[in-house]
Amino acid sequence: MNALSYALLSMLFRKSCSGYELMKMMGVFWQAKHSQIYPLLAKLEQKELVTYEHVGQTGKPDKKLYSITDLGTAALKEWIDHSPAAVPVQRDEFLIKVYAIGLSDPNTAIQLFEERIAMLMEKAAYLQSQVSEMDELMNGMLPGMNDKHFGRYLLYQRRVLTGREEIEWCKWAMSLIAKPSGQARPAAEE
Amino acid sequence: MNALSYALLSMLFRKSCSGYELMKMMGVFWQAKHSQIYPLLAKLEQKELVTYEHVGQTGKPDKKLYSITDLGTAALKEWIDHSPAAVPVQRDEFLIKVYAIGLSDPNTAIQLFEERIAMLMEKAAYLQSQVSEMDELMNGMLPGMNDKHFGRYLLYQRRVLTGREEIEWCKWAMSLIAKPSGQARPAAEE
DNA sequence: CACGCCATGTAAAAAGTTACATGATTGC
DNA sequence: GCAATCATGTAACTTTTTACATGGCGTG
Repeated sequence: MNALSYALLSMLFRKSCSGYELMKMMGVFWQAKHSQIYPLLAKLEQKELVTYEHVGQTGKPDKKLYSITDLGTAALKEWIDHSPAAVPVQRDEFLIKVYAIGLSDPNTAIQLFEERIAMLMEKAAYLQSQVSEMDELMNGMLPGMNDKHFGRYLLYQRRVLTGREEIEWCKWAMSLIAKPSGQARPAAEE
Repeated sequence: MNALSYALLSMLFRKSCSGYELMKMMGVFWQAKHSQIYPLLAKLEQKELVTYEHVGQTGKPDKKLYSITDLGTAALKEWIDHSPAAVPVQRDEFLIKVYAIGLSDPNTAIQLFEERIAMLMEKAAYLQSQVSEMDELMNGMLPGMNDKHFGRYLLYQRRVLTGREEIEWCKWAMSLIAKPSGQARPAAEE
């Protein structure tokens, strides 16, 4: 049972989904490919942590609607409460480029950061639409822990925050690239 | 040539290092194991992107000091300036747990966040020591793009920022867990 | 008519982790 | 004496990515 297995169980705990839908939703965590998700779902089904039923659709291909079982829910809870947290991995090629940005000329460097900002803004727009959707469902109330949407709400809020913060950092970096070096550093805040 | 190859070149661009040293430094990006780094360095050497010389040491085992070649530097610059950015991957088991936090009782949930904060604070202390070291080297000046430490400075500042922000988010999440649900949401800022 | 979305799957290759291996030195 | 740090490597295994495969429906 690896992290991806628990990610699938975690999403199925909120609602029953097809493999395709789970693949799309995985974006909240990291982007797994369908070629990894479909075989894993089959394995989880063998272990009776999930079940599925065929759902016929008109105008679309049929799908398998997966649901978490009681056994699956118990396994998920056990993992959440009692397994030690693995070290998070952030594989980001952009940061490698930043580390050796001295190799580029200022114009190319600025362009790199501008493309990053564009990417972040696109993501932010999607996230905002998701958060707005949740807001509507809850009409003006902050969700509490008993709320079905609580975990998802926390996660999306976090993504919005980190996105905003990275845009600010990009702008700061760009200001340093544009300005001549050796400026006096302002006194540290706080 | 994968991302890890460029990460190694990027670090060697700043200064010549042993494989062991590169493994330690990889923490700025993500934590790669030595079993992956040593064979990769051998491959990069075959491609003549890096060279090494044996350095004898007293009281410590001998080491191979790797340096980037002109060919390596050219390859790195080409990649930075012209290769499209791959989608960043953030594999974080903690976030999976947060998504399904509704399964836990409030006390266990609070504990999960408290452990996360402890981990982040430990990281922050290390980062702060690194930033302080850089600050001393530059005594009171902000680095400019021509500076050898520039990229590294940008990255460490970013890590400090994201760490702080995540601690704030954890505290916010914990406050929602502790409070009864269904509170009126304050008006959005900005 | 080509492309993208929905929907599922398998096979091969690449990347990453864990375990096996060695060995001196320093601190508790 | 035992564990940690420095230092390098290989082998087995797991995880992830890329490519191969199929097929209807809607949009420009």
